[in-house]
Amino acid sequence: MSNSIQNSQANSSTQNTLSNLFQVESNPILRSADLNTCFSKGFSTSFKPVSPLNNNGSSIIKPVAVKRTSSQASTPLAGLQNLLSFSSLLSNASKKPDLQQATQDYEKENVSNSTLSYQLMRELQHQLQLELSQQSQSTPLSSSTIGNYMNEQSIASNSSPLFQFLSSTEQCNNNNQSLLFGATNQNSQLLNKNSPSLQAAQKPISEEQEEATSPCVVKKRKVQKKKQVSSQNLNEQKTEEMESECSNEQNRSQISASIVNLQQEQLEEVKITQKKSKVEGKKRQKKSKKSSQSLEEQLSNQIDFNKSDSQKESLTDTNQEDSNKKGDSPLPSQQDVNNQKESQSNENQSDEEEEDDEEMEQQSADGKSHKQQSLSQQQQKLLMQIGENQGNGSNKKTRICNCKKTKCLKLYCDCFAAGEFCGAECNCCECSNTVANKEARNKIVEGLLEKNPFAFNVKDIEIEEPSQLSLKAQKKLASKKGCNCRRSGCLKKYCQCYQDGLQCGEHCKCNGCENCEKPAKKLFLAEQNSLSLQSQNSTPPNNNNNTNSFNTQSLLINNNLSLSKQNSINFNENQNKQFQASVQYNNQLNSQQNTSKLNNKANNSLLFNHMNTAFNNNNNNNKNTSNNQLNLLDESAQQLVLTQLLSSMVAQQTSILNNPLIQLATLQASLQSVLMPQQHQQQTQQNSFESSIESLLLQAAAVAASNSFKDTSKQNKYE
DNA sequence: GAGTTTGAAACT
DNA sequence: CAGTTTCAAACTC
Repeated sequence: MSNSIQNSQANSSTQNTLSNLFQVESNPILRSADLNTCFSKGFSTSFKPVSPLNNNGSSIIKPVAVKRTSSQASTPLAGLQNLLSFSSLLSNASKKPDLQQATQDYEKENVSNSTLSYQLMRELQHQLQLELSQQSQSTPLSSSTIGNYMNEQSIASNSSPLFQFLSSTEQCNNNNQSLLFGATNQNSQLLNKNSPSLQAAQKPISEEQEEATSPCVVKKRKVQKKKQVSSQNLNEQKTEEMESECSNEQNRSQISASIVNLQQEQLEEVKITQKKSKVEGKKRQKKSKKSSQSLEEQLSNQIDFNKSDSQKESLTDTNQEDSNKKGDSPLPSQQDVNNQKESQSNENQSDEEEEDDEEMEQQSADGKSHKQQSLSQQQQKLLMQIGENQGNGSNKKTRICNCKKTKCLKLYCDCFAAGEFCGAECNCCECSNTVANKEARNKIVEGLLEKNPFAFNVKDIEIEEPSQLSLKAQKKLASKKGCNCRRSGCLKKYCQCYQDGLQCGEHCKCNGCENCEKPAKKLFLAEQNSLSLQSQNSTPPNNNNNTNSFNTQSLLINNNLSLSKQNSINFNENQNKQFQASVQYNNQLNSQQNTSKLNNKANNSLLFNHMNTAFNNNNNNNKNTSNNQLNLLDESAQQLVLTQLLSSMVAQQTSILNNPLIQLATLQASLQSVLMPQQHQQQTQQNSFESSIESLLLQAAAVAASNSFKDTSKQNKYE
């Protein structure tokens, strides 16, 4: 489809100006669910041009929901063609296009209601990729490579970093930053809220959700708050006994650490175990039956105990059990109870040992590898230990679920996921997570454990004070099961890492993560400061500086630029000059634009102006005023600007950090556009070697920069 | 308290 | 296995 679009008539005239002409008012990506709902309700999602907003000839397109009629264009391709025709309309207008008129004309053509689907949006993004890749004459990465990556990203993250970046770029020009500037998380939420298409899509859904008013839920919800309050009181009492539980945390961290190690070993063993999975499967079943039986006994005992006693009593017992089962010296007042339970746990241990012995015999008889034997033993022991923890957790019963549909037999249910039975405190409907339903429940548990042996594990180990854990333990816990947060910045309890009081780790795949010590924004500010200081003090750059990621980037680029431009100035000597030049230029632009209110972000806007100017120059082959503005910068100042460019990108879109291809492609395009707009045209065979060297150096610099930044940013999470 | 948002779990 | 849907908790108003 991208090919057909590429070859389309409209595209040929507008390809280079698409990004300049259009912005998307809000995060352009609609969830497919919303789209489906939209369509099912007889609406189409379209992108409607919204009339004019700036002097630069760019317009905003806005996602809207329109009533679908049979005569309207319904295919994505038709939608894009309509969009492109509008774009063409604008580009063919006079130097100062009357956007309002253009929009009206466009709407008269009845194309504003054309559908522009989610897929189409991706095509639009693809166009932007092509723009970029075509601007860079010596593209190190094939556009298809970038395109594939982009598509992958756009699907996964529901937004193309490049698209957002371009939008932000244009937005900076408009001095209208409130709309799109950094509209990744909070802003996009607000904008999405205001998106009519989303409203249209969401309303019908909410109307259909009437079950919340079912008497079962309503009654139980009323009771819920009271019980939550009481549990809070209980928690306060717990805090008095926290000291006695410190040992529990240590124990838990040990367990979780060993689980992590075990899991790593397991991953290595996957290939081997595939051959013997059948034999092992049978044994696991036997084992799991045994373990689940013993688990059941513990749990049911505890729950029965709970039900017979008041909450406060069960609470104190909980603590006693906790400290007891983990083999720590209990408080003197608890000794009696502990002794009894110690004997229980000892019995359990002896049972385990028996099981282990049996297992050993069976395995040796089957000729299994020794490592595998010990592994499954370990796993069983760990599962038992976890089971005990969960059992204790059930005693605490801090979890209160409100499940309506799952009968508390899926991992959606907090209680079930924690290996606990639901209690009287829960507000669930048709709960099957009960002692009475042991058998059915255990089958489900077994099934889940077979799919994922750690389905009930670390996630459900309560870390009372994770910050007290060693850094190593925190890392392991966080990396055990990384989060995939996209919108919450990992700063809300939606995020499992945050909920556990842990920093996000290397296993997390979150976007725009703020749950780490040096999130991108902070890092950027720090780097920006250090860069300014460097420039002002004319401090020679230190090539060996690996502690500061951004410095590393900048210096790499600067050094390579110096190398590539053989006649260029010594960067170190002229640093101060460069800085002053860039400041001068910034001031000029500031006065031209009367944008005093943007002082704080002036640097960024100006950098993006450079980017945009460069694009415009390349696209239009127009050596006009903007080109002259660019020439106000001497070469050295340009270098400084470019070094800052990368950091601006980092600050603008943290997602770009995770997207080195995008970073590289964009950077490369901008570098070439700004540095060599005329050189490229005059380039002969004689200097083609030079330029290829230059290009290679630039690539190397960008790759090294992005890699080093990536690595260091990961490291910084734990520093 | 109702409605919305979110991300994991479950499903296809 | 990737994409989509379902779900219940977390959150907002």
